[in-house]
Amino acid sequence: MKIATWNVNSVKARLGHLLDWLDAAAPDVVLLQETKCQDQEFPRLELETRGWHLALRGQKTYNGVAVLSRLPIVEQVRELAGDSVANGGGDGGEARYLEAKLANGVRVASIYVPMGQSTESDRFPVKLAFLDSLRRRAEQLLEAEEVFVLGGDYNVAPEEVDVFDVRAMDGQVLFHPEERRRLRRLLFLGLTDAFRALHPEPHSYSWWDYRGGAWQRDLGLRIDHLLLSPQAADRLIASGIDKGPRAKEKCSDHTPVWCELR
DNA sequence: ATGGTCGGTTGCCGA
Repeated sequence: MKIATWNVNSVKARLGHLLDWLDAAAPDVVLLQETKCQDQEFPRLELETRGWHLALRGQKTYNGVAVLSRLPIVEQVRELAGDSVANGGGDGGEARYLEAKLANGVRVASIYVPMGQSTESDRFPVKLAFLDSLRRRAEQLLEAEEVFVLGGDYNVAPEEVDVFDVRAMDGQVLFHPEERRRLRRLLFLGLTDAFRALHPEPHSYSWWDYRGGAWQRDLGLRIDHLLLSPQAADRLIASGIDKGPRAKEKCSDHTPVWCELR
């Protein structure tokens, strides 16, 4: 079972690239972030006619997460419990969290962690709180001893090897010690970073800024992650970052990260 | 040298 995460930066602007990549990579589950459209605007028909089951948690203009699955989706959790930003009551909060349980019992979540703007911004503590809420949800899920995958755009590069320039990124948002600490606390519950577990090599990125020729100069960060429960990690047989979509015209600034579970 | 480049029912804001 191949599970991927991809921040597409607008599903409508990226529909062609998405459909091409689904054909080429043949994943079983895709976790999308920054779909940037309300559920009624989502290109449902194009995907459903190709055999995808959908779970959607969109909003107008900003954020938006989705799960595409080859298997039917039997259960959804549309909010991150206890989080001030992702849980606005009903669908009033920011669309940043969506869990789906698949017909084979595998649970996945598509997660879009607040970027945080800058470490001095009011949005930075919101980011830290979201990561804390995520940890509490992971603690709950771990009790059930299920196969689950918490995938998405975490907007945090975990280690020095995950950034293009440690000195340039020192203390900056996406690599600040406080957010890295929050991500580490999540991992130390017993989750496995699917890419890093199988790829010790440094400087493998999942995001490159549109600006300043960052892609051409390979000035990237690894901020998109698939975190596996112990029961999922036991089944991990492959993982990777597919840089192909980032090289195209009119591309997202993120590229897909995937893993394969036996 | 706080620049630069995307997308959104846009004319700035968030990334």
